[in-house]
Amino acid sequence: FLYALCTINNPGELLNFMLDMVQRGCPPDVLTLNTVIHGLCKASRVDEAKKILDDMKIGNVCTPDVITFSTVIRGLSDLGWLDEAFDILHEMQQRGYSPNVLTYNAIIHGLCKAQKIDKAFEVIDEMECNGLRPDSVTYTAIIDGLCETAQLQKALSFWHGIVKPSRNHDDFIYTSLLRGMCKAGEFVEARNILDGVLKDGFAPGIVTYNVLIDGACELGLKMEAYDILNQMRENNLTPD
RNA sequence: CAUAUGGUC
Repeated sequence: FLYALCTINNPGELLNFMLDMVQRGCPPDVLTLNTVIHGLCKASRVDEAKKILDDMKIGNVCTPDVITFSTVIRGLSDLGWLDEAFDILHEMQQRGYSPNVLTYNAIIHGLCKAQKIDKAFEVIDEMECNGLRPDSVTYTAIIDGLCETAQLQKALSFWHGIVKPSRNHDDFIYTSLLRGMCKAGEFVEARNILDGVLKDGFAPGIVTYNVLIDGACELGLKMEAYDILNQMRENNLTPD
């Protein structure tokens, strides 16, 4: 049943199905509602998602949990409605819910996409005050935001200063960084970073190589592109 | 391994 809800990425059907349940005297549980809310958010129908959340808060149905709030925050962030996202964040805190890393990451991601990097750093401070450590998802959002706002130097120092020492880096982070460097025309430097990552024993995935090949092509570095392709094969990756 | 967050296309 839940699988069905996930697969139907059709908000209308989703809502109908849920109403159907209610009418048959099957009150949806929090998991069900979270799934529905997620579906609504994905379809950018955050208003309706918020309505369900309101119902839950009033106590008409079951009680929302951290995931419920996080999901709505994500939906709002993705639409760039950051003020509203913060409203929900504060509200959940007032109600005694503790946002977790995923909650914060959702809002940080939204801030970075909106190029409000300073604000994003403030949120990181807040989460650290609450005893939460930023994880690799947090870092990816930040690096991505810095690159998109042409603050490559900051991205690099963030990488060297914070991310690498935290030993919390993965494919996503350095791929984001490498993409920013390619876009800035720093292909050679990007390769240096990649080599460093390889030396540290990390195995970049296909997307990492795709980004570099794309970067090389954009910069007219045909030989470099082939070179990367060969390196990919050496690492037992099949180009997609 | 029942629901929420990040990278290329």
